[in-house]
Amino acid sequence: MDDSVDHAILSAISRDARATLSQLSEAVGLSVSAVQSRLKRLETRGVISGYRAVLDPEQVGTPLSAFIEIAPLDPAQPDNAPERLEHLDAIEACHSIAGDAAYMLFVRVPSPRALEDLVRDIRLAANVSTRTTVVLQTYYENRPIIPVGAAGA
Amino acid sequence: MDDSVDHAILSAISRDARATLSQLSEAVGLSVSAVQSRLKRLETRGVISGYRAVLDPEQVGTPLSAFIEIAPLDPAQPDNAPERLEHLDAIEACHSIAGDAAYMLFVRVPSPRALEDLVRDIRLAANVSTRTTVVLQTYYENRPIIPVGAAGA
DNA sequence: CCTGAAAACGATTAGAA
DNA sequence: TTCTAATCGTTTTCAGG
Repeated sequence: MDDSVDHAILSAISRDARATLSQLSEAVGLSVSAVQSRLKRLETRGVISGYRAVLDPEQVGTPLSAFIEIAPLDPAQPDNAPERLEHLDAIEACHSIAGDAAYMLFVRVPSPRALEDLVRDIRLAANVSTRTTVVLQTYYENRPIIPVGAAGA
Repeated sequence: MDDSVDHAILSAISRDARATLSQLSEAVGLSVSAVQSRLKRLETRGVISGYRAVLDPEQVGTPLSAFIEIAPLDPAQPDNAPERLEHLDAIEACHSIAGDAAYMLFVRVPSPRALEDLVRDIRLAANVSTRTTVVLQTYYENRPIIPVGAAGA
């Protein structure tokens, strides 16, 4: 169902999502149509959930990033923080975590001032306390994934 | 030099990196060639640093993710942890941070056992202590960026 | 599930405003 | 920087193994 060829396709398209089918077909040694149907299948099954351009945060106006851990102020209230925060575009990721806090957010903002405002918005929107860790420098992120053992349906 | 059209292109291609030039041209209301030269310029300037397929971690064999904060055991030693960890494919991101620790890593692994091994590898490779926060659930990540004010050259 | 070929479509280039 | 138009390459579809 799903073998080293799919693995090779995933690896190639992880590195360059705009690769043409003919480029992929060269890379994996199969005909263009074979690659096309495999790619379509990977998309349908949700193995590939989308394609993103990676933008330079500096040039795009959000040079400052931070991790924000949040914990509910009132443990009795319904814990739907992810929903309540979804409208805040500055939040790039939201994970629930094991540890002191309940959630870990990753955010990008234009300035320290914008971070201050964002933290306030988060507190108000989700009724939580926050613990912010500012990122000083990003050495790498979004590294192309080298799938381990792509599983079938 | 760089206006709302570039902004629209970035927004569109952030959501679907495989969009064709004609799709983009429809989206922004410019001819295909105009979009093409703008896109090329955005790539050349590094505003767009690459294109990635987003894969489903579950289906790709790395269902477990975690944040790992690391701090040097010997503050006197040269602090080149990012280099010393770069070969570990499980590490998806590496940031230096302000706070208790020196660096924040984000990692993806197949299993708790693999996480155990990875943490050991990190300690050995970088001579650091670690503090691991396991991710229980990911509500969202890799959200398409809505650039704030794409800056020119 | 694969290949290969024809037709449709998209990308690229050149020339002009 | 933009457009149009011709050329070239890619994607899609389908017949066949």
